[in-house]
Amino acid sequence: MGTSTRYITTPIYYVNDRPHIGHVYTTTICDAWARFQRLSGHDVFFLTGTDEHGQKVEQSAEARGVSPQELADENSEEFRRIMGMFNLTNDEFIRTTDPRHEQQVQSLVKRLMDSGDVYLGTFEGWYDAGQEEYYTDTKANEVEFVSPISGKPLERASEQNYYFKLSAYEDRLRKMFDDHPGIVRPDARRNEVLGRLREGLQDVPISRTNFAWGIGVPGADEHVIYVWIDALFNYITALGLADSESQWHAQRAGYWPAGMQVIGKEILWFHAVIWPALLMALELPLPSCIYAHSFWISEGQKMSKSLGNFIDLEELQGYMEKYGSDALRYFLCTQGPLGATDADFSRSQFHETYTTDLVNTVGNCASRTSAMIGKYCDGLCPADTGECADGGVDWSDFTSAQVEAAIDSMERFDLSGSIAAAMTIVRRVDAFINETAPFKLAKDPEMAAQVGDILYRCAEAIRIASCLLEATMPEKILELRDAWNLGAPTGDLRGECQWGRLAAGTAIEKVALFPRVESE
RNA sequence: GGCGAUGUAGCUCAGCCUGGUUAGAGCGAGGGAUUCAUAAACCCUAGGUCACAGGUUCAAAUCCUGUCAUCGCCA
Repeated sequence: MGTSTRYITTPIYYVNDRPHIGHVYTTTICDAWARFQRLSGHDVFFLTGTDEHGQKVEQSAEARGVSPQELADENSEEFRRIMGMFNLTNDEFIRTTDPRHEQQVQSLVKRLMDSGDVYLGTFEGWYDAGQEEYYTDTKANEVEFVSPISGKPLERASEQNYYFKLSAYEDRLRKMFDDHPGIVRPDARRNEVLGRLREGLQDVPISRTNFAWGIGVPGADEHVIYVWIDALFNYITALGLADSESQWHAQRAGYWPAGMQVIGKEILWFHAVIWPALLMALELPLPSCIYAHSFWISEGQKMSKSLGNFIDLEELQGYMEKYGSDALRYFLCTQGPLGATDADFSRSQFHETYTTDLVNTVGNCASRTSAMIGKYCDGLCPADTGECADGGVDWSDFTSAQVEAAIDSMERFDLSGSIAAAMTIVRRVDAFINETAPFKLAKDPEMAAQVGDILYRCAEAIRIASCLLEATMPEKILELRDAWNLGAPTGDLRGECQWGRLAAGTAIEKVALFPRVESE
Protein backbone atom coordinates (compact mmCIF):
# COMPACT_ATOMS: atom_id res chain seq x y z
CA MET A 1 0.00 0.00 0.00
CA GLY A 2 1.41 3.35 -1.01
CA THR A 3 1.64 6.41 1.12
CA SER A 4 -0.86 9.14 0.53
CA THR A 5 -1.82 12.40 2.16
CA ARG A 6 -4.62 12.45 4.68
CA TYR A 7 -6.14 15.71 5.85
CA ILE A 8 -8.51 15.66 8.81
CA THR A 9 -10.12 18.64 10.48
CA THR A 10 -12.15 19.40 13.57
CA PRO A 11 -14.40 22.43 13.62
CA ILE A 12 -12.63 25.43 15.04
CA TYR A 13 -13.90 26.11 18.50
CA TYR A 14 -15.65 29.31 19.39
CA VAL A 15 -13.69 31.23 21.99
CA ASN A 16 -16.84 32.50 23.59
CA ASP A 17 -17.45 28.95 24.93
CA ARG A 18 -15.70 27.17 27.75
CA PRO A 19 -14.02 23.95 26.64
CA HIS A 20 -16.02 20.86 27.60
CA ILE A 21 -16.45 17.21 26.65
CA GLY A 22 -17.80 18.09 23.22
CA HIS A 23 -14.57 19.76 22.21
CA VAL A 24 -12.47 17.03 23.77
CA TYR A 25 -14.54 14.33 22.11
CA THR A 26 -14.38 15.72 18.60
CA THR A 27 -10.68 16.36 18.84
CA THR A 28 -9.97 12.96 20.39
CA ILE A 29 -11.73 10.93 17.72
CA CYS A 30 -9.91 12.91 15.06
CA ASP A 31 -6.67 12.31 16.91
CA ALA A 32 -7.25 8.56 17.01
CA TRP A 33 -7.92 8.57 13.29
CA ALA A 34 -4.90 10.75 12.57
CA ARG A 35 -2.62 8.53 14.65
CA PHE A 36 -3.93 5.43 12.96
CA GLN A 37 -3.22 6.91 9.53
CA ARG A 38 0.27 7.94 10.63
CA LEU A 39 0.93 4.44 11.94
CA SER A 40 -0.13 3.24 8.51
CA GLY A 41 2.52 5.41 6.95
CA HIS A 42 0.27 8.11 5.51
CA ASP A 43 1.29 11.73 5.35
CA VAL A 44 -1.25 13.19 7.75
CA PHE A 45 -2.23 16.77 8.44
CA PHE A 46 -4.52 17.16 11.42
CA LEU A 47 -5.99 20.60 11.95
CA THR A 48 -7.89 22.18 14.79
CA GLY A 49 -8.08 25.71 16.15
CA THR A 50 -10.25 28.52 17.39
CA ASP A 51 -12.91 30.71 15.86
CA GLU A 52 -12.42 34.13 17.38
CA HIS A 53 -14.51 36.78 15.66
CA GLY A 54 -18.12 37.83 15.93
CA GLN A 55 -20.54 39.87 17.91
CA LYS A 56 -20.69 37.53 20.88
CA VAL A 57 -16.96 37.76 21.45
CA GLU A 58 -17.13 41.52 21.11
CA GLN A 59 -19.93 41.67 23.66
CA SER A 60 -18.29 39.34 26.13
CA ALA A 61 -15.10 41.31 25.90
CA GLU A 62 -16.94 44.53 26.50
CA ALA A 63 -18.72 43.06 29.49
CA ARG A 64 -15.37 42.11 30.97
CA GLY A 65 -13.74 45.38 30.06
CA VAL A 66 -11.08 43.87 27.85
CA SER A 67 -10.50 44.10 24.15
CA PRO A 68 -11.93 41.38 21.92
CA GLN A 69 -8.40 40.38 21.00
CA GLU A 70 -7.43 39.99 24.65
CA LEU A 71 -10.46 37.83 25.29
CA ALA A 72 -9.72 35.76 22.20
CA ASP A 73 -6.07 35.35 23.19
CA GLU A 74 -7.00 34.19 26.63
CA ASN A 75 -9.67 31.72 25.61
CA SER A 76 -7.85 30.43 22.60
CA GLU A 77 -5.03 29.59 24.99
CA GLU A 78 -7.50 27.54 27.04
CA PHE A 79 -8.35 25.48 23.99
CA ARG A 80 -4.74 25.07 23.02
CA ARG A 81 -4.00 23.83 26.51
CA ILE A 82 -6.39 20.92 26.14
CA MET A 83 -4.43 19.59 23.20
CA GLY A 84 -1.51 18.78 25.44
CA MET A 85 -3.68 17.80 28.34
CA PHE A 86 -5.44 15.09 26.33
CA ASN A 87 -2.53 13.86 24.26
CA LEU A 88 -3.85 15.35 21.04
CA THR A 89 -1.46 15.50 18.12
CA ASN A 90 -2.83 18.23 15.90
CA ASP A 91 -0.31 19.44 13.33
CA GLU A 92 -1.53 23.01 13.45
CA PHE A 93 -3.75 25.09 15.67
CA ILE A 94 -5.23 27.80 13.52
CA ARG A 95 -6.70 31.00 14.88
CA THR A 96 -9.04 33.15 12.84
CA THR A 97 -7.34 36.25 14.20
CA ASP A 98 -4.06 35.12 12.68
CA PRO A 99 -3.20 37.73 10.01
CA ARG A 100 -2.36 34.90 7.63
CA HIS A 101 -5.92 33.68 7.93
CA GLU A 102 -7.50 37.13 7.82
CA GLN A 103 -5.65 38.15 4.73
CA GLN A 104 -6.59 34.97 2.91
CA VAL A 105 -10.24 35.30 3.88
CA GLN A 106 -10.31 38.73 2.34
CA SER A 107 -8.73 37.43 -0.78
CA LEU A 108 -11.24 34.57 -0.97
CA VAL A 109 -14.17 36.92 -0.52
CA LYS A 110 -12.67 39.21 -3.14
CA ARG A 111 -12.57 36.28 -5.55
CA LEU A 112 -16.21 35.56 -4.85
CA MET A 113 -17.12 39.20 -5.41
CA ASP A 114 -15.23 39.22 -8.67
CA SER A 115 -16.94 36.08 -9.88
CA GLY A 116 -20.35 37.45 -8.95
CA ASP A 117 -20.97 34.79 -6.30
CA VAL A 118 -21.01 37.51 -3.67
CA TYR A 119 -23.08 40.62 -4.30
CA LEU A 120 -24.36 43.60 -2.37
CA GLY A 121 -28.05 43.24 -1.59
CA THR A 122 -30.66 44.88 0.57
CA PHE A 123 -32.44 43.20 3.40
CA GLU A 124 -35.67 44.53 4.76
CA GLY A 125 -37.46 43.23 7.80
CA TRP A 126 -38.79 43.87 11.28
CA TYR A 127 -36.03 45.09 13.51
CA ASP A 128 -35.85 44.81 17.27
CA ALA A 129 -33.60 47.71 18.18
CA GLY A 130 -32.99 46.50 21.73
CA GLN A 131 -31.86 43.09 20.60
CA GLU A 132 -30.22 44.30 17.41
CA GLU A 133 -31.91 41.53 15.54
CA TYR A 134 -34.31 41.06 12.69
CA TYR A 135 -37.47 38.98 12.73
CA THR A 136 -38.96 37.29 9.70
CA ASP A 137 -42.45 38.42 8.69
CA THR A 138 -44.10 35.35 10.16
CA LYS A 139 -42.17 35.60 13.39
CA ALA A 140 -42.89 39.32 13.65
CA ASN A 141 -46.54 38.58 13.15
CA GLU A 142 -46.43 35.94 15.88
CA VAL A 143 -45.06 38.40 18.43
CA GLU A 144 -47.57 41.01 17.21
CA PHE A 145 -44.83 43.36 16.03
CA VAL A 146 -43.65 43.99 19.56
CA SER A 147 -40.30 42.97 20.94
CA PRO A 148 -40.83 39.99 23.25
CA ILE A 149 -37.80 41.14 25.22
CA SER A 150 -38.23 44.88 25.63
CA GLY A 151 -41.91 45.22 24.79
CA LYS A 152 -41.14 48.03 22.36
CA PRO A 153 -42.64 48.03 18.88
CA LEU A 154 -40.59 46.48 16.11
CA GLU A 155 -39.42 48.87 13.44
CA ARG A 156 -39.51 48.34 9.73
CA ALA A 157 -35.88 48.67 8.75
CA SER A 158 -33.53 47.68 6.03
CA GLU A 159 -29.82 47.26 5.67
CA GLN A 160 -27.40 46.44 2.98
CA ASN A 161 -25.42 43.25 3.22
CA TYR A 162 -23.23 41.17 1.06
CA TYR A 163 -24.87 37.94 0.00
CA PHE A 164 -23.52 34.65 -1.19
CA LYS A 165 -25.45 33.33 -4.16
CA LEU A 166 -26.22 30.00 -2.57
CA SER A 167 -29.38 29.61 -4.66
CA ALA A 168 -27.29 29.29 -7.78
CA TYR A 169 -25.74 26.09 -6.45
CA GLU A 170 -28.89 24.14 -5.75
CA ASP A 171 -28.60 21.86 -8.76
CA ARG A 172 -24.92 21.27 -8.31
CA LEU A 173 -25.44 20.44 -4.65
CA ARG A 174 -28.15 17.94 -5.53
CA LYS A 175 -25.84 16.38 -8.07
CA MET A 176 -23.11 16.26 -5.46
CA PHE A 177 -25.34 14.20 -3.16
CA ASP A 178 -26.35 11.93 -6.02
CA ASP A 179 -22.81 11.35 -7.18
CA HIS A 180 -21.18 11.17 -3.76
CA PRO A 181 -23.73 9.93 -1.26
CA GLY A 182 -20.94 9.39 1.26
CA ILE A 183 -20.01 13.05 1.36
CA VAL A 184 -22.25 13.66 4.35
CA ARG A 185 -22.46 11.01 7.02
CA PRO A 186 -24.03 9.30 8.81
CA ASP A 187 -26.95 8.64 6.46
CA ALA A 188 -29.54 10.12 8.79
CA ARG A 189 -27.73 13.45 8.60
CA ARG A 190 -27.50 13.35 4.85
CA ASN A 191 -31.24 12.74 4.70
CA GLU A 192 -31.86 15.77 6.87
CA VAL A 193 -29.88 17.88 4.49
CA LEU A 194 -31.64 16.43 1.46
CA GLY A 195 -34.97 17.20 3.08
CA ARG A 196 -34.06 20.82 3.54
CA LEU A 197 -32.57 21.02 0.11
CA ARG A 198 -35.94 20.04 -1.34
CA GLU A 199 -37.41 23.16 0.21
CA GLY A 200 -35.14 25.29 -1.91
CA LEU A 201 -32.20 27.53 -1.15
CA GLN A 202 -32.02 31.22 -0.37
CA ASP A 203 -28.96 33.36 -0.79
CA VAL A 204 -27.21 33.88 2.51
CA PRO A 205 -25.93 37.13 3.94
CA ILE A 206 -22.22 36.94 4.62
CA SER A 207 -21.61 40.35 6.14
CA ARG A 208 -22.85 42.40 9.05
CA THR A 209 -22.61 46.08 9.78
CA ASN A 210 -23.80 46.32 13.37
CA PHE A 211 -20.51 45.41 15.01
CA ALA A 212 -16.85 45.63 14.21
CA TRP A 213 -15.05 42.53 15.54
CA GLY A 214 -14.32 40.61 12.40
CA ILE A 215 -12.64 40.67 9.05
CA GLY A 216 -13.60 43.58 6.82
CA VAL A 217 -15.20 43.00 3.46
CA PRO A 218 -12.60 44.02 0.85
CA GLY A 219 -13.29 47.56 -0.30
CA ALA A 220 -16.19 47.99 2.14
CA ASP A 221 -14.75 48.24 5.60
CA GLU A 222 -18.01 49.10 7.30
CA HIS A 223 -19.03 45.52 6.54
CA VAL A 224 -17.61 42.71 8.62
CA ILE A 225 -17.51 39.21 7.14
CA TYR A 226 -20.00 37.03 8.94
CA VAL A 227 -18.21 34.84 11.43
CA TRP A 228 -19.46 31.63 9.86
CA ILE A 229 -17.93 32.34 6.52
CA ASP A 230 -14.73 33.50 8.17
CA ALA A 231 -14.63 30.27 10.17
CA LEU A 232 -15.36 27.86 7.33
CA PHE A 233 -12.45 29.20 5.37
CA ASN A 234 -10.02 28.09 8.07
CA TYR A 235 -9.94 24.63 6.53
CA ILE A 236 -8.21 26.01 3.45
CA THR A 237 -6.42 29.05 4.79
CA ALA A 238 -4.43 26.81 7.14
CA LEU A 239 -3.11 25.17 3.98
CA GLY A 240 -2.35 28.54 2.41
CA LEU A 241 -4.71 27.84 -0.46
CA ALA A 242 -5.51 31.52 -0.92
CA ASP A 243 -1.94 32.73 -0.74
CA SER A 244 0.25 30.92 -3.20
CA GLU A 245 3.29 32.88 -2.08
CA SER A 246 3.06 31.73 1.51
CA GLN A 247 5.00 29.11 3.38
CA TRP A 248 1.76 27.46 4.37
CA HIS A 249 0.91 27.06 0.73
CA ALA A 250 4.31 25.67 -0.12
CA GLN A 251 4.20 23.10 2.63
CA ARG A 252 0.55 22.23 2.86
CA ALA A 253 -1.45 22.98 -0.27
CA GLY A 254 -1.16 19.35 -1.33
CA TYR A 255 -3.28 18.18 1.59
CA TRP A 256 -6.44 19.59 0.05
CA PRO A 257 -9.06 18.18 -0.46
CA ALA A 258 -9.68 16.93 3.06
CA GLY A 259 -10.40 13.24 3.54
CA MET A 260 -12.38 13.72 6.71
CA GLN A 261 -14.02 16.82 8.15
CA VAL A 262 -15.53 16.00 11.49
CA ILE A 263 -18.21 18.23 12.98
CA GLY A 264 -20.99 18.12 15.55
CA LYS A 265 -24.53 17.79 14.27
CA GLU A 266 -25.43 21.35 15.26
CA ILE A 267 -23.34 22.80 12.47
CA LEU A 268 -24.42 20.39 9.77
CA TRP A 269 -26.08 22.88 7.44
CA PHE A 270 -23.06 25.14 7.18
CA HIS A 271 -20.76 22.25 6.45
CA ALA A 272 -22.99 20.10 4.28
CA VAL A 273 -24.42 22.84 2.08
CA ILE A 274 -22.83 26.25 2.41
CA TRP A 275 -19.28 24.94 2.63
CA PRO A 276 -19.43 22.76 -0.50
CA ALA A 277 -21.17 25.59 -2.37
CA LEU A 278 -18.41 28.00 -1.37
CA LEU A 279 -15.83 25.52 -2.59
CA MET A 280 -17.70 25.12 -5.86
CA ALA A 281 -17.78 28.88 -6.26
CA LEU A 282 -14.06 28.97 -5.67
CA GLU A 283 -13.59 26.07 -8.06
CA LEU A 284 -11.87 24.01 -5.40
CA PRO A 285 -12.31 20.24 -5.01
CA LEU A 286 -14.73 19.01 -2.36
CA PRO A 287 -13.77 17.05 0.74
CA SER A 288 -14.45 13.30 0.65
CA CYS A 289 -16.51 13.23 3.80
CA ILE A 290 -18.22 15.57 6.23
CA TYR A 291 -18.90 13.46 9.30
CA ALA A 292 -21.44 14.89 11.75
CA HIS A 293 -21.37 13.15 15.09
CA SER A 294 -24.10 13.48 17.71
CA PHE A 295 -23.86 14.68 21.30
CA TRP A 296 -22.93 13.32 24.65
CA ILE A 297 -25.57 13.45 27.29
CA SER A 298 -24.64 13.23 30.95
CA GLU A 299 -26.00 10.52 33.27
CA GLY A 300 -29.04 10.14 31.06
CA GLN A 301 -29.81 13.83 30.85
CA LYS A 302 -29.16 16.49 28.30
CA MET A 303 -26.30 18.71 29.40
CA SER A 304 -27.46 22.20 30.12
CA LYS A 305 -26.33 25.29 31.90
CA SER A 306 -29.40 25.30 34.10
CA LEU A 307 -28.86 21.71 35.25
CA GLY A 308 -25.17 22.41 35.68
CA ASN A 309 -24.35 18.89 34.55
CA PHE A 310 -21.84 19.81 31.88
CA ILE A 311 -18.94 17.45 31.74
CA ASP A 312 -16.20 20.00 31.86
CA LEU A 313 -12.44 19.78 31.81
CA GLU A 314 -12.16 19.30 35.56
CA GLU A 315 -14.52 16.36 35.40
CA LEU A 316 -12.63 14.80 32.52
CA GLN A 317 -9.36 15.30 34.34
CA GLY A 318 -10.85 13.45 37.25
CA TYR A 319 -11.48 10.46 35.01
CA MET A 320 -7.96 10.67 33.66
CA GLU A 321 -6.45 10.72 37.11
CA LYS A 322 -8.49 7.76 38.21
CA TYR A 323 -8.44 5.61 35.10
CA GLY A 324 -5.70 7.06 32.92
CA SER A 325 -5.73 9.10 29.77
CA ASP A 326 -5.94 6.07 27.47
CA ALA A 327 -8.99 4.78 29.29
CA LEU A 328 -10.75 8.06 28.60
CA ARG A 329 -9.74 7.88 24.95
CA TYR A 330 -10.95 4.31 24.74
CA PHE A 331 -14.28 5.22 26.25
CA LEU A 332 -14.77 8.21 23.97
CA CYS A 333 -13.84 6.24 20.88
CA THR A 334 -15.88 3.11 21.60
CA GLN A 335 -18.93 4.48 23.37
CA GLY A 336 -19.19 7.88 21.72
CA PRO A 337 -22.03 9.29 19.62
CA LEU A 338 -20.51 8.71 16.20
CA GLY A 339 -23.87 7.62 14.84
CA ALA A 340 -27.09 9.55 14.52
CA THR A 341 -28.11 9.20 18.15
CA ASP A 342 -26.69 10.73 21.28
CA ALA A 343 -24.58 8.71 23.69
CA ASP A 344 -24.67 8.75 27.46
CA PHE A 345 -21.61 9.53 29.51
CA SER A 346 -22.17 7.97 32.90
CA ARG A 347 -19.80 7.09 35.71
CA SER A 348 -21.11 3.56 35.93
CA GLN A 349 -20.81 2.92 32.22
CA PHE A 350 -17.33 4.36 32.14
CA HIS A 351 -16.31 2.10 34.98
CA GLU A 352 -17.94 -0.92 33.41
CA THR A 353 -16.31 -0.36 30.04
CA TYR A 354 -12.94 0.14 31.65
CA THR A 355 -13.19 -2.98 33.76
CA THR A 356 -14.70 -5.25 31.13
CA ASP A 357 -12.65 -4.29 28.10
CA LEU A 358 -9.40 -2.95 29.43
CA VAL A 359 -8.80 -4.64 32.78
CA ASN A 360 -10.45 -8.00 32.22
CA THR A 361 -9.73 -8.41 28.55
CA VAL A 362 -6.71 -6.53 27.20
CA GLY A 363 -4.85 -6.17 30.49
CA ASN A 364 -5.58 -9.62 31.81
CA CYS A 365 -4.81 -11.40 28.55
CA ALA A 366 -1.46 -9.65 28.19
CA SER A 367 -0.79 -10.35 31.82
CA ARG A 368 -1.54 -14.08 31.78
CA THR A 369 0.41 -14.56 28.57
CA SER A 370 3.48 -12.74 29.79
CA ALA A 371 3.23 -14.39 33.21
CA MET A 372 3.30 -17.84 31.62
CA ILE A 373 6.20 -16.92 29.37
CA GLY A 374 7.96 -15.79 32.54
CA LYS A 375 7.21 -19.01 34.38
CA TYR A 376 7.57 -21.58 31.65
CA CYS A 377 9.96 -19.98 29.18
CA ASP A 378 12.33 -18.00 31.40
CA GLY A 379 10.79 -14.76 30.21
CA LEU A 380 11.97 -15.24 26.67
CA CYS A 381 9.63 -15.44 23.74
CA PRO A 382 9.47 -19.11 22.73
CA ALA A 383 9.93 -20.26 19.17
CA ASP A 384 7.13 -20.96 16.74
CA THR A 385 7.84 -24.64 16.24
CA GLY A 386 4.47 -25.33 14.71
CA GLU A 387 3.91 -28.43 16.80
CA CYS A 388 1.20 -27.20 19.08
CA ALA A 389 -2.45 -27.93 18.64
CA ASP A 390 -3.67 -24.86 16.82
CA GLY A 391 -6.87 -24.88 18.81
CA GLY A 392 -8.75 -24.82 15.56
CA VAL A 393 -7.38 -21.41 14.70
CA ASP A 394 -5.41 -20.55 11.62
CA TRP A 395 -3.67 -17.70 13.38
CA SER A 396 -2.13 -16.12 10.34
CA ASP A 397 -5.42 -16.00 8.44
CA PHE A 398 -7.43 -15.08 11.46
CA THR A 399 -5.27 -12.16 12.51
CA SER A 400 -4.85 -10.81 9.01
CA ALA A 401 -8.64 -10.83 8.55
CA GLN A 402 -9.00 -8.78 11.74
CA VAL A 403 -6.23 -6.43 10.69
CA GLU A 404 -7.99 -5.78 7.39
CA ALA A 405 -11.28 -5.26 9.19
CA ALA A 406 -9.65 -2.79 11.57
CA ILE A 407 -8.10 -0.84 8.72
CA ASP A 408 -11.30 -0.82 6.67
CA SER A 409 -13.36 0.32 9.62
CA MET A 410 -10.97 3.14 10.39
CA GLU A 411 -11.11 4.15 6.74
CA ARG A 412 -14.86 4.61 7.17
CA PHE A 413 -14.32 6.47 10.45
CA ASP A 414 -15.92 3.59 12.30
CA LEU A 415 -13.64 3.81 15.32
CA SER A 416 -15.52 1.38 17.49
CA GLY A 417 -15.62 -1.14 14.64
CA SER A 418 -11.91 -0.85 14.18
CA ILE A 419 -11.25 -1.29 17.86
CA ALA A 420 -13.69 -4.20 18.00
CA ALA A 421 -11.62 -6.05 15.39
CA ALA A 422 -8.55 -5.72 17.61
CA MET A 423 -10.54 -6.86 20.62
CA THR A 424 -11.69 -9.91 18.67
CA ILE A 425 -8.07 -10.97 18.45
CA VAL A 426 -7.54 -10.55 22.17
CA ARG A 427 -10.69 -12.49 23.03
CA ARG A 428 -9.60 -15.27 20.71
CA VAL A 429 -6.31 -15.49 22.56
CA ASP A 430 -8.18 -15.84 25.84
CA ALA A 431 -10.31 -18.61 24.40
CA PHE A 432 -7.21 -20.28 22.94
CA ILE A 433 -5.52 -20.33 26.32
CA ASN A 434 -8.57 -21.94 27.86
CA GLU A 435 -8.84 -24.49 25.09
CA THR A 436 -5.19 -25.51 24.99
CA ALA A 437 -4.52 -25.01 28.72
CA PRO A 438 -0.76 -24.49 28.50
CA PHE A 439 -0.70 -24.08 32.28
CA LYS A 440 -1.71 -27.73 32.56
CA LEU A 441 0.63 -28.97 29.87
CA ALA A 442 3.45 -27.17 31.63
CA LYS A 443 3.29 -29.65 34.47
CA ASP A 444 4.68 -32.27 32.14
CA PRO A 445 8.29 -31.40 31.21
CA GLU A 446 7.99 -33.32 27.97
CA MET A 447 5.37 -30.89 26.77
CA ALA A 448 7.67 -27.87 27.02
CA ALA A 449 7.96 -27.37 23.26
CA GLN A 450 4.22 -27.48 22.85
CA VAL A 451 3.69 -25.03 25.69
CA GLY A 452 6.16 -22.68 24.08
CA ASP A 453 4.44 -23.00 20.77
CA ILE A 454 1.08 -22.13 22.27
CA LEU A 455 2.50 -19.17 24.13
CA TYR A 456 4.21 -17.90 21.01
CA ARG A 457 0.82 -17.71 19.34
CA CYS A 458 -0.67 -15.86 22.28
CA ALA A 459 2.09 -13.30 22.46
CA GLU A 460 2.20 -12.78 18.73
CA ALA A 461 -1.55 -12.29 18.47
CA ILE A 462 -1.50 -9.80 21.34
CA ARG A 463 1.35 -7.94 19.69
CA ILE A 464 -0.69 -7.62 16.50
CA ALA A 465 -3.80 -6.50 18.38
CA SER A 466 -1.71 -3.93 20.21
CA CYS A 467 -0.59 -2.40 16.93
CA LEU A 468 -4.23 -1.89 16.01
CA LEU A 469 -5.03 -0.37 19.40
CA GLU A 470 -2.05 1.95 19.46
CA ALA A 471 -3.86 4.91 17.87
CA THR A 472 -6.54 4.74 20.53
CA MET A 473 -4.31 4.02 23.52
CA PRO A 474 -0.85 5.29 22.66
CA GLU A 475 0.54 5.38 26.22
CA LYS A 476 -0.49 1.89 27.26
CA ILE A 477 0.62 0.31 24.03
CA LEU A 478 3.96 2.04 24.38
CA GLU A 479 4.18 0.50 27.84
CA LEU A 480 3.56 -2.91 26.29
CA ARG A 481 6.10 -2.27 23.54
CA ASP A 482 8.67 -1.47 26.19
CA ALA A 483 7.91 -4.44 28.41
CA TRP A 484 7.88 -6.88 25.52
CA ASN A 485 10.73 -5.26 23.59
CA LEU A 486 8.63 -4.79 20.51
CA GLY A 487 10.50 -1.75 19.23
CA ALA A 488 8.93 1.39 17.81
CA PRO A 489 6.19 1.56 15.20
CA THR A 490 7.59 1.32 11.70
CA GLY A 491 5.01 3.33 9.77
CA ASP A 492 3.96 0.15 8.00
CA LEU A 493 1.00 -1.02 10.01
CA ARG A 494 0.02 -3.85 7.68
CA GLY A 495 3.56 -5.14 7.53
CA GLU A 496 3.94 -4.90 11.26
CA CYS A 497 0.78 -6.88 11.70
CA GLN A 498 2.00 -9.77 9.63
CA TRP A 499 1.98 -13.01 11.54
CA GLY A 500 5.39 -14.18 12.67
CA ARG A 501 7.15 -10.86 13.14
CA LEU A 502 7.73 -11.53 16.83
CA ALA A 503 11.19 -13.00 17.14
CA ALA A 504 11.94 -15.99 19.35
CA GLY A 505 14.19 -15.04 22.24
CA THR A 506 12.68 -11.59 22.72
CA ALA A 507 12.64 -10.74 26.42
CA ILE A 508 9.05 -10.53 27.58
CA GLU A 509 8.35 -8.94 30.89
CA LYS A 510 5.12 -9.46 32.76
CA VAL A 511 2.74 -6.54 32.38
CA ALA A 512 -0.25 -5.18 34.25
CA LEU A 513 -1.41 -2.55 31.80
CA PHE A 514 -4.72 -1.53 33.32
CA PRO A 515 -4.89 -1.58 37.09
CA ARG A 516 -8.19 -2.49 38.61
CA VAL A 517 -10.02 0.57 39.89
CA GLU A 518 -12.50 0.46 42.74
CA SER A 519 -15.96 1.58 41.73
CA GLU A 520 -17.52 4.21 43.92
C1' G B 1 -47.81 23.17 12.90
C1' G B 2 -44.83 20.41 8.61
C1' C B 3 -41.26 16.42 7.47
C1' G B 4 -38.53 12.28 9.41
C1' A B 5 -36.69 8.71 12.94
C1' U B 6 -37.06 5.68 17.09
C1' G B 7 -39.86 2.66 20.85
C1' U B 8 -37.42 -5.49 21.42
C1' A B 9 -34.49 -8.82 28.24
C1' G B 10 -31.89 -4.22 34.11
C1' C B 11 -28.56 -1.41 30.30
C1' U B 12 -26.74 -0.87 24.92
C1' C B 13 -28.61 -2.78 20.70
C1' A B 14 -29.36 -6.80 16.32
C1' G B 15 -33.58 -8.95 13.88
C1' C B 16 -38.16 -5.87 10.62
C1' C B 17 -36.77 -4.23 3.75
C1' U B 18 -37.27 -10.20 1.15
C1' G B 19 -43.98 -12.03 7.00
C1' G B 20 -43.42 -18.78 9.09
C1' U B 21 -38.46 -23.52 13.88
C1' U B 22 -38.62 -22.71 21.34
C1' A B 23 -37.32 -13.70 19.65
C1' G B 24 -31.07 -13.10 19.60
C1' A B 25 -26.00 -10.70 21.11
C1' G B 26 -22.80 -7.93 24.39
C1' C B 27 -22.64 -5.94 29.28
C1' G B 28 -24.75 -6.36 34.14
C1' A B 29 -27.03 -10.10 37.75
C1' G B 30 -27.34 -15.33 39.91
C1' G B 31 -25.05 -20.27 40.12
C1' G B 32 -20.92 -23.72 38.81
C1' A B 33 -16.13 -25.25 37.74
C1' U B 34 -10.88 -23.87 37.40
C1' U B 35 -6.03 -21.49 38.60
C1' C B 36 -1.69 -19.30 33.80
C1' A B 37 -3.74 -14.34 35.03
C1' U B 38 -5.35 -7.89 37.55
C1' A B 39 -11.22 -12.66 42.60
C1' A B 40 -9.44 -12.42 35.81
C1' A B 41 -10.68 -16.20 31.31
C1' C B 42 -14.38 -20.54 30.94
C1' C B 43 -19.48 -23.17 31.58
C1' C B 44 -24.86 -22.85 32.84
C1' U B 45 -29.07 -19.73 33.94
C1' A B 46 -31.75 -15.27 33.17
C1' G B 47 -38.73 -16.89 31.54
C1' G B 48 -38.76 -9.81 27.53
C1' U B 49 -47.45 -8.31 26.82
C1' C B 50 -41.13 -7.44 20.76
C1' A B 51 -44.71 0.86 23.18
C1' C B 52 -50.37 0.53 22.90
C1' A B 53 -54.97 -0.55 20.00
C1' G B 54 -56.98 -2.34 15.70
C1' G B 55 -56.48 -4.59 10.67
C1' U B 56 -54.45 -7.89 6.53
C1' U B 57 -52.95 -13.19 6.56
C1' C B 58 -53.35 -20.14 7.47
C1' A B 59 -49.30 -17.33 10.11
C1' A B 60 -46.68 -10.74 12.29
C1' A B 61 -41.61 -8.14 16.43
C1' U B 62 -41.58 -8.48 10.95
C1' C B 63 -46.91 -5.65 6.24
C1' C B 64 -51.17 -1.64 6.84
C1' U B 65 -53.95 2.08 9.96
C1' G B 66 -54.51 4.81 14.40
C1' U B 67 -52.78 6.29 19.43
C1' C B 68 -49.04 7.45 22.93
C1' A B 69 -43.89 8.48 24.21
C1' U B 70 -39.00 10.06 23.00
C1' C B 71 -35.72 12.41 19.56
C1' G B 72 -34.00 15.08 15.17
C1' C B 73 -34.68 18.70 11.23
C1' C B 74 -37.76 22.66 9.60
C1' A B 75 -41.51 26.63 10.52
